[in-house]
Amino acid sequence: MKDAAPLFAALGDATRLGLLVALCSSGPLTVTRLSSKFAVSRQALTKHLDVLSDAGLVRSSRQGRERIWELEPRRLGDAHVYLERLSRQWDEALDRLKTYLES
Amino acid sequence: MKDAAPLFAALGDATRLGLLVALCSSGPLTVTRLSSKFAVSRQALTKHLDVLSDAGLVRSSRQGRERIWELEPRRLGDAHVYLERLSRQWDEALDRLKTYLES
DNA sequence: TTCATGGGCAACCTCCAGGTTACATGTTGG
DNA sequence: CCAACATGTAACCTGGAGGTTGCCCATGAA
Repeated sequence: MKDAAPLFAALGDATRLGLLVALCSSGPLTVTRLSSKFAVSRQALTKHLDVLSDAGLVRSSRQGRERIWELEPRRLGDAHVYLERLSRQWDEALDRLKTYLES
Repeated sequence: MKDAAPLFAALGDATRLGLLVALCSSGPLTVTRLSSKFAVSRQALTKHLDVLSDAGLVRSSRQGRERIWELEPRRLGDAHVYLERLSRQWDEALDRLKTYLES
Protein backbone atom coordinates (compact mmCIF):
# COMPACT_ATOMS: atom_id res chain seq x y z
CA MET A 1 0.00 0.00 0.00
CA LYS A 2 2.92 2.28 0.70
CA ASP A 3 3.74 1.91 -2.99
CA ALA A 4 0.74 4.09 -3.71
CA ALA A 5 2.32 7.22 -2.26
CA PRO A 6 4.76 7.91 -5.13
CA LEU A 7 1.97 7.27 -7.60
CA PHE A 8 -0.33 9.80 -5.96
CA ALA A 9 2.58 12.19 -5.57
CA ALA A 10 3.17 12.01 -9.30
CA LEU A 11 -0.48 12.90 -9.83
CA GLY A 12 -0.33 15.68 -7.25
CA ASP A 13 0.85 18.42 -9.58
CA ALA A 14 -1.33 20.49 -11.87
CA THR A 15 1.23 20.56 -14.67
CA ARG A 16 1.65 16.79 -14.61
CA LEU A 17 -2.11 16.26 -14.60
CA GLY A 18 -2.22 18.59 -17.57
CA LEU A 19 0.41 16.50 -19.32
CA LEU A 20 -1.59 13.34 -18.76
CA VAL A 21 -4.76 14.96 -20.05
CA ALA A 22 -2.89 16.30 -23.07
CA LEU A 23 -1.51 12.85 -23.84
CA CYS A 24 -5.01 11.46 -23.42
CA SER A 25 -6.65 13.83 -25.83
CA SER A 26 -3.87 14.27 -28.35
CA GLY A 27 -2.23 10.87 -28.29
CA PRO A 28 1.55 10.29 -28.20
CA LEU A 29 3.47 13.54 -28.48
CA THR A 30 6.91 15.09 -28.47
CA VAL A 31 8.16 17.24 -25.63
CA THR A 32 8.48 20.19 -27.96
CA ARG A 33 4.94 19.65 -29.20
CA LEU A 34 3.69 19.44 -25.63
CA SER A 35 5.58 22.53 -24.55
CA SER A 36 3.55 24.63 -26.96
CA LYS A 37 0.52 23.91 -24.76
CA PHE A 38 2.12 24.89 -21.48
CA ALA A 39 3.54 28.04 -20.02
CA VAL A 40 6.73 26.47 -18.70
CA SER A 41 9.92 25.63 -20.53
CA ARG A 42 10.64 22.44 -22.40
CA GLN A 43 13.21 21.37 -19.83
CA ALA A 44 10.70 21.77 -17.02
CA LEU A 45 8.26 19.58 -18.91
CA THR A 46 10.96 16.98 -19.42
CA LYS A 47 11.48 16.82 -15.67
CA HIS A 48 7.76 16.37 -15.13
CA LEU A 49 7.66 13.64 -17.76
CA ASP A 50 10.57 11.93 -16.01
CA VAL A 51 8.59 11.98 -12.77
CA LEU A 52 5.57 10.49 -14.53
CA SER A 53 7.87 7.93 -16.11
CA ASP A 54 9.35 6.95 -12.75
CA ALA A 55 5.81 6.50 -11.47
CA GLY A 56 5.17 4.28 -14.46
CA LEU A 57 2.37 6.45 -15.77
CA VAL A 58 4.08 7.32 -19.01
CA ARG A 59 6.54 5.77 -21.41
CA SER A 60 8.93 7.17 -23.98
CA SER A 61 10.63 5.83 -27.08
CA ARG A 62 13.10 7.29 -29.52
CA GLN A 63 12.08 7.67 -33.12
CA GLY A 64 14.88 9.20 -35.06
CA ARG A 65 15.91 12.39 -33.37
CA GLU A 66 12.57 12.69 -31.63
CA ARG A 67 11.39 11.18 -28.36
CA ILE A 68 7.75 10.19 -28.28
CA TRP A 69 5.88 10.23 -24.97
CA GLU A 70 2.74 8.21 -24.43
CA LEU A 71 0.55 6.90 -21.65
CA GLU A 72 1.60 3.60 -20.13
CA PRO A 73 -1.47 1.37 -20.33
CA ARG A 74 -0.34 -1.44 -18.02
CA ARG A 75 0.43 0.89 -15.14
CA LEU A 76 -2.95 2.50 -15.44
CA GLY A 77 -4.54 -0.70 -14.19
CA ASP A 78 -2.25 -0.74 -11.17
CA ALA A 79 -3.22 2.82 -10.37
CA HIS A 80 -6.85 1.92 -10.63
CA VAL A 81 -6.36 -0.98 -8.24
CA TYR A 82 -4.79 1.32 -5.69
CA LEU A 83 -7.59 3.79 -6.04
CA GLU A 84 -10.24 1.12 -5.71
CA ARG A 85 -8.56 -0.39 -2.70
CA LEU A 86 -8.31 2.94 -0.97
CA SER A 87 -11.90 3.93 -1.63
CA ARG A 88 -13.11 0.49 -0.57
CA GLN A 89 -11.21 0.87 2.68
CA TRP A 90 -12.88 4.23 3.10
CA ASP A 91 -16.27 2.75 2.37
CA GLU A 92 -15.69 0.10 4.99
CA ALA A 93 -14.76 2.81 7.45
CA LEU A 94 -17.99 4.59 6.59
CA ASP A 95 -19.93 1.38 7.12
CA ARG A 96 -18.31 0.92 10.49
CA LEU A 97 -19.12 4.51 11.37
CA LYS A 98 -22.72 4.03 10.25
CA THR A 99 -23.04 0.82 12.23
CA TYR A 100 -21.55 2.57 15.23
CA LEU A 101 -23.99 5.46 14.96
CA GLU A 102 -26.96 3.10 14.62
CA SER A 103 -26.00 0.98 17.62
CA MET B 1 -10.12 19.05 -12.94
CA LYS B 2 -7.20 21.15 -11.78
CA ASP B 3 -8.78 20.97 -8.34
CA ALA B 4 -7.71 17.34 -8.20
CA ALA B 5 -4.02 18.14 -7.94
CA PRO B 6 -4.01 19.31 -4.31
CA LEU B 7 -6.09 16.29 -3.38
CA PHE B 8 -3.66 13.86 -4.98
CA ALA B 9 -0.77 15.81 -3.52
CA ALA B 10 -2.25 15.31 -0.06
CA LEU B 11 -2.40 11.59 -0.76
CA GLY B 12 1.12 11.54 -2.15
CA ASP B 13 2.94 11.03 1.10
CA ALA B 14 3.50 7.71 2.84
CA THR B 15 3.02 9.18 6.31
CA ARG B 16 -0.27 10.81 5.36
CA LEU B 17 -1.53 7.61 3.75
CA GLY B 18 -0.57 5.87 6.95
CA LEU B 19 -2.57 8.40 8.93
CA LEU B 20 -5.63 7.80 6.78
CA VAL B 21 -5.30 4.04 7.12
CA ALA B 22 -4.85 4.38 10.87
CA LEU B 23 -7.96 6.53 11.13
CA CYS B 24 -9.77 3.98 8.99
CA SER B 25 -8.90 1.00 11.14
CA SER B 26 -8.87 2.60 14.57
CA GLY B 27 -11.57 5.22 14.18
CA PRO B 28 -11.28 8.82 15.43
CA LEU B 29 -8.07 9.38 17.32
CA THR B 30 -5.98 11.97 19.09
CA VAL B 31 -2.69 13.22 17.68
CA THR B 32 -0.85 11.86 20.66
CA ARG B 33 -2.53 8.50 20.24
CA LEU B 34 -1.62 8.50 16.57
CA SER B 35 1.96 9.50 17.22
CA SER B 36 2.54 6.27 19.10
CA LYS B 37 2.09 4.45 15.79
CA PHE B 38 4.55 6.56 13.81
CA ALA B 39 8.24 7.23 13.94
CA VAL B 40 7.96 11.00 13.58
CA SER B 41 7.19 13.61 16.18
CA ARG B 42 3.74 14.72 17.24
CA GLN B 43 4.27 18.15 15.69
CA ALA B 44 5.17 16.61 12.35
CA LEU B 45 1.98 14.56 12.45
CA THR B 46 0.00 17.69 13.25
CA LYS B 47 1.38 19.31 10.11
CA HIS B 48 0.40 16.28 8.06
CA LEU B 49 -3.07 16.32 9.57
CA ASP B 50 -3.34 20.00 8.69
CA VAL B 51 -2.49 19.15 5.09
CA LEU B 52 -5.12 16.42 5.04
CA SER B 53 -7.55 18.85 6.60
CA ASP B 54 -6.85 21.49 3.96
CA ALA B 55 -7.50 18.84 1.34
CA GLY B 56 -10.78 18.11 3.10
CA LEU B 57 -9.88 14.50 3.76
CA VAL B 58 -9.97 14.79 7.52
CA ARG B 59 -11.78 16.80 10.16
CA SER B 60 -10.99 17.71 13.73
CA SER B 61 -13.00 18.79 16.73
CA ARG B 62 -12.07 19.81 20.23
CA GLN B 63 -13.32 17.77 23.12
CA GLY B 64 -12.06 19.24 26.33
CA ARG B 65 -8.32 19.44 26.19
CA GLU B 66 -8.14 16.91 23.38
CA ARG B 67 -8.52 17.32 19.63
CA ILE B 68 -10.14 14.39 17.89
CA TRP B 69 -9.24 13.68 14.26
CA GLU B 70 -11.50 11.68 12.00
CA LEU B 71 -12.07 10.97 8.34
CA GLU B 72 -14.24 13.44 6.47
CA PRO B 73 -16.91 11.33 4.76
CA ARG B 74 -18.33 13.95 2.41
CA ARG B 75 -14.97 14.76 0.86
CA LEU B 76 -14.28 11.10 0.27
CA GLY B 77 -17.02 11.07 -2.32
CA ASP B 78 -15.46 14.01 -4.11
CA ALA B 79 -12.12 12.23 -4.20
CA HIS B 80 -13.78 9.16 -5.62
CA VAL B 81 -15.41 11.24 -8.33
CA TYR B 82 -12.04 12.65 -9.35
CA LEU B 83 -10.49 9.21 -9.44
CA GLU B 84 -13.34 7.81 -11.48
CA ARG B 85 -13.22 10.69 -13.91
CA LEU B 86 -9.49 10.31 -14.40
CA SER B 87 -9.61 6.56 -14.91
CA ARG B 88 -12.54 6.90 -17.28
CA GLN B 89 -10.54 9.40 -19.30
CA TRP B 90 -7.70 6.92 -19.36
CA ASP B 91 -10.01 4.13 -20.44
CA GLU B 92 -11.25 6.28 -23.28
CA ALA B 93 -7.66 6.91 -24.31
CA LEU B 94 -7.07 3.18 -24.27
CA ASP B 95 -10.15 2.64 -26.39
CA ARG B 96 -8.93 5.20 -28.87
CA LEU B 97 -5.53 3.53 -28.92
CA LYS B 98 -7.14 0.13 -29.42
CA THR B 99 -9.33 1.46 -32.22
CA TYR B 100 -6.29 3.07 -33.79
CA LEU B 101 -4.28 -0.15 -33.64
CA GLU B 102 -7.14 -2.14 -35.16
CA SER B 103 -7.67 0.26 -38.00
C1' DT C 1 28.71 19.25 -45.85
C1' DT C 2 26.29 22.34 -43.57
C1' DC C 3 22.89 24.03 -40.94
C1' DA C 4 18.52 24.14 -38.59
C1' DT C 5 16.05 21.70 -35.28
C1' DG C 6 14.80 18.39 -31.35
C1' DG C 7 16.54 16.93 -27.32
C1' DG C 8 19.96 15.92 -23.50
C1' DC C 9 22.85 17.91 -19.85
C1' DA C 10 24.47 20.86 -16.25
C1' DA C 11 24.64 24.73 -13.26
C1' DC C 12 22.10 27.51 -10.75
C1' DC C 13 18.23 29.81 -8.08
C1' DT C 14 14.32 30.03 -4.96
C1' DC C 15 10.97 28.30 -2.16
C1' DC C 16 8.64 25.24 0.66
C1' DA C 17 7.69 20.48 2.53
C1' DG C 18 8.93 17.80 6.18
C1' DG C 19 11.23 17.41 10.13
C1' DT C 20 13.25 18.85 14.58
C1' DT C 21 13.65 21.20 19.41
C1' DA C 22 12.04 24.32 22.79
C1' DC C 23 8.64 26.67 25.00
C1' DA C 24 3.76 28.53 25.92
C1' DT C 25 -1.13 27.63 26.70
C1' DG C 26 -5.07 25.37 28.35
C1' DT C 27 -7.63 21.81 30.79
C1' DT C 28 -8.44 18.16 33.97
C1' DG C 29 -8.07 15.54 38.35
C1' DG C 30 -6.97 15.28 42.96
C1' DC D 1 -4.49 25.36 43.71
C1' DC D 2 -1.28 22.59 41.39
C1' DA D 3 0.71 19.04 38.83
C1' DA D 4 0.35 16.40 34.80
C1' DC D 5 -0.87 15.96 30.33
C1' DA D 6 -2.62 17.27 25.46
C1' DT D 7 -2.02 20.61 22.44
C1' DG D 8 -0.62 25.11 20.18
C1' DT D 9 3.15 28.04 18.63
C1' DA D 10 7.53 29.46 17.05
C1' DA D 11 12.17 29.30 15.32
C1' DC D 12 15.01 26.83 12.84
C1' DC D 13 17.35 23.38 9.59
C1' DT D 14 17.87 20.65 5.34
C1' DG D 15 16.88 18.56 1.02
C1' DG D 16 14.72 18.43 -2.92
C1' DA D 17 10.92 20.05 -6.18
C1' DG D 18 10.15 23.10 -9.78
C1' DG D 19 11.79 26.47 -12.51
C1' DT D 20 15.25 29.00 -15.41
C1' DT D 21 19.27 29.81 -18.74
C1' DG D 22 23.02 28.35 -21.53
C1' DC D 23 25.40 25.15 -24.09
C1' DC D 24 26.40 20.73 -26.48
C1' DC D 25 25.14 16.76 -29.24
C1' DA D 26 22.76 14.19 -32.78
C1' DT D 27 20.05 13.84 -36.76
C1' DG D 28 17.56 14.91 -40.82
C1' DA D 29 17.04 17.93 -44.78
C1' DA D 30 18.82 20.76 -48.46
